[in-house]
Amino acid sequence: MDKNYDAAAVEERWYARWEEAGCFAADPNAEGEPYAIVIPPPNVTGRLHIGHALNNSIQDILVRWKRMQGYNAVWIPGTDHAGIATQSVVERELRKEGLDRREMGREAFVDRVWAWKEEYGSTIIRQLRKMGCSCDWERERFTMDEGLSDAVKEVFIQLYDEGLVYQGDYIINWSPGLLTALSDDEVEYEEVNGKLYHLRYPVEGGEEGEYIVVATTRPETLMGDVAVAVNPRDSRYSDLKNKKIILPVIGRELQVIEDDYVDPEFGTGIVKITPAHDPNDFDMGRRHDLTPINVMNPDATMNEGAGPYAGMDRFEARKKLMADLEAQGLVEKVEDHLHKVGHCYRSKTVIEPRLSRQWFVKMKPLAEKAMEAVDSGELKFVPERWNKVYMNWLTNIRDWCISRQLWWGHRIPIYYADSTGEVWASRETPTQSPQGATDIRQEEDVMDTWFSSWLWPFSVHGWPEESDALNKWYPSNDLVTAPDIIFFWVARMVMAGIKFRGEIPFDTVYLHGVVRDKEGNKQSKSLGNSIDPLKVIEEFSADALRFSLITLNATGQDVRIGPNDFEMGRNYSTKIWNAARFLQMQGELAEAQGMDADRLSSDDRHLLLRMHECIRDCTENLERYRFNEYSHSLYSFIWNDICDWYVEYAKGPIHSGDEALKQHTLAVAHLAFSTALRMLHPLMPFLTEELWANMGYQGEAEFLMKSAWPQPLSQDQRTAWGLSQETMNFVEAKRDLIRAARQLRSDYNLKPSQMIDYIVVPARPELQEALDMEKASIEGFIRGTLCVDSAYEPQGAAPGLLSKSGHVYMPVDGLIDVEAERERIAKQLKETEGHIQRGQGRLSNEKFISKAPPEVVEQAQEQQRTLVEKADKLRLLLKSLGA
RNA sequence: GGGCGAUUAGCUCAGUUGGUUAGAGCGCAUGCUUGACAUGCAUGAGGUCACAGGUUCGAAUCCUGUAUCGCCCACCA
Repeated sequence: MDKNYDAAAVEERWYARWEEAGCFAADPNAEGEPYAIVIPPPNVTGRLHIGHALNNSIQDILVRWKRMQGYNAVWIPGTDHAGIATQSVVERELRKEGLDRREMGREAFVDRVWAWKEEYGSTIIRQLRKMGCSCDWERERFTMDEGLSDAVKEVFIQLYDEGLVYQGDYIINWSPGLLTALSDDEVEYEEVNGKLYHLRYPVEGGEEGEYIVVATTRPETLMGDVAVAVNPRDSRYSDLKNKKIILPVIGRELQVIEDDYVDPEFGTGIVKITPAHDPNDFDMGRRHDLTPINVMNPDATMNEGAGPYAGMDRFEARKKLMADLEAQGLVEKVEDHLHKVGHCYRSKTVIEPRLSRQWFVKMKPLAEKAMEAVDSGELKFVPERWNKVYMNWLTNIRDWCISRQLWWGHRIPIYYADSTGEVWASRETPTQSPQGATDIRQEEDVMDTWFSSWLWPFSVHGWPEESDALNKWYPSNDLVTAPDIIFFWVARMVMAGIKFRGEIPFDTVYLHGVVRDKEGNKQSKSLGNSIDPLKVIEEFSADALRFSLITLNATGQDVRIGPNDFEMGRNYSTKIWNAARFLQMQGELAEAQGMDADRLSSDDRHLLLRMHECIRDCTENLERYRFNEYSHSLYSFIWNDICDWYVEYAKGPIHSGDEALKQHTLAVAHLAFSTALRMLHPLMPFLTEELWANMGYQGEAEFLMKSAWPQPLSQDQRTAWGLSQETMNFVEAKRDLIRAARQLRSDYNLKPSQMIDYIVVPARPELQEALDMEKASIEGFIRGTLCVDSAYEPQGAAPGLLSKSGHVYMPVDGLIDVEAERERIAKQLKETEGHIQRGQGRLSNEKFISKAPPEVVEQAQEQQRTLVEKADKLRLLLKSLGA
């Protein structure tokens, strides 16, 4: 094995081998319980960012782990056609060439987008491979594939036939930047410092110069006013309804309506009603039978309805109008006003509520069953708190505006025959209408991108066709995503799954946090603070990227990460690589005789028991979606138990000259190490697979990724090997002795070459023999000899430390600073006395004795005895130092 | 206006159902080119667990309130 680990070469090589050997490909007819994950399909325009890296690391851990556990596991990859995003990208490209999609025509433009998709659309998919993602690429899907398009069509038509899809004139969120309608969820509200304009509307039929004052944040909609409204209980305006209000500029007569919606406390208590440009006004308009007047064009310039302002941009019109009103003395005042303004999530332009004809899905009937799924516990969120968010959204769900005025997307399968006035839905492109008309045209609008994504868990398997894959892997098991798409995607998938397959699409939704920078800002391209996962892979490795992301990210919490955090993963890889080199340098695995149960030393037993615990912890933590804890338990098992202690211990037996002992020890080491590699594989697939091959573990399984996930040791096995808590305690005590000896050396600045004759006075008589027997292994750690002597009384300069094994003395005349030593021990004594006092308080408390569980009391008593003993020894020691 | 999350070592964060002397990584200090590893080893310093009450034999952990930061939802013109 090379001295250095060449991650880049190893990662590329193994990914190719896995793919060639078909390791990722799943067969629905193969053995094993099904386990499936569908990827949250990234936008086809997307490039891998750090959030994807986290999201996909988690999915890959789950699917690799389940595969090793013997499940028939599949991870279905794919991309989303991302209507708005993709169309924008291609339009931008066209602009650079001086082209415009309107001039090209729809068909040519869509062809162009397809061409773009073929060329650039797989960027993110390539990047997922770099990360080591074990997706079944043969099953890769795209939301505009033929099959998925059929699913979309099928669903639309079914819903249309059931009356759950309808067309209507409503106020929708209009993006003037994209010239399309958006769903409510695609609007981002931002707090902005705006103005509240108080405008005077003349009153006719009253006194000369009489006016009312209305408050508005959007004066440019004034030309669309058709009424003013007051609260019926507002006594100030009870006689207003008999008067006529004159709309400034236009001179239109406005009626006065009364509506409970109006808040008398806000502004002047009078609201201008503009049904075509405000959702609340639209509702009121319907209640009072008012005809809306639209004063804007789709691009948010004013139309002819806006009179003198026609043709102006909405904000320019606002300025001009205010100046004109000011000149006419119609402005009461203008106040600063902090309020939320909706922005388009893609183009960032200010959303214009706009009255238009759109297609909607009735959501209430779908939502009810989706709520039941959580109520019954069938569907679980991790962390659980997201239940509430999900339920809250479904409870207040509104109809879903699914039509988009775009060209890139699933065109709505609705046809019109103008001569007969027919409107119908059709799976096939019709040549004539049901009544025989031939002047037919298809609806121009396409569907919201999410209208294909909500079918993803079953459309990927070819639905509406039945298939083995669909039957095997629907429903899937875990969905891994970020909380920001609970509404867009998760909830809608649940609804679609229940509606069209009769089963929820997954049983657990794991929601991970957002990746932020060290200052806590969300990482984003626009902030320029984003870490490029590919650069991390280049500089550190894919394994390091995965390790650091997972280890630093607590379940469901946001994670702050800086560029240096990936060193942790790199260092870990190096450490493991070197541990492997050490083992390999001791000879080929074939030479190892296998472990001999009769030869197990206390260190062997300790390691095996720690291995057992680690298997148990890793499995449990993965089951509970505690990926960071899974990583931490392995990290300390490998670094502390295997490297720091066992490998150091093993050097004794290895160099003892006893070949059988050496082989036995190596066998124990290999067992622990190979088990660790298995458990680490889902997190760091490349390094572990490389070592699996280098170490010659392939006899068990050609690919580590296809080997079995380890099982905790059975009780029988543990008994047979003598793995008990007593062994653990003894080894801990022994190591504490070693730590004490090392600390003494360190405190007195001894050179490594300085050999010392340590003396230990055993804490308990039975330790005398046990420690004596382990002298050799202890001496391997402490650079000196050890004498176990319960009769020893320190004389002269013999600093000592108390360990769990007993008092460790390091007699060194003339080498130490007695005063400093005295101080140190006095400090220790004081601490100990403090603990004793606290323990005393507890133990002398009647209620503690009577109410606390017996084992806790016993534990406290035991601890107290130890502390008292420790204090006594410290006093003795102090005395020996001449205090 | 509602809801949620966070507040623990200099920094980034763990801490399962309350139970020994609250942990990790990074950083810091000291000493080590020891035959796997300086991307390392050893040792150490560093915390009244945001604040105030409460429940309990016992609270970082449970309850109430307060403060600060962040996120989500909601039609206040």
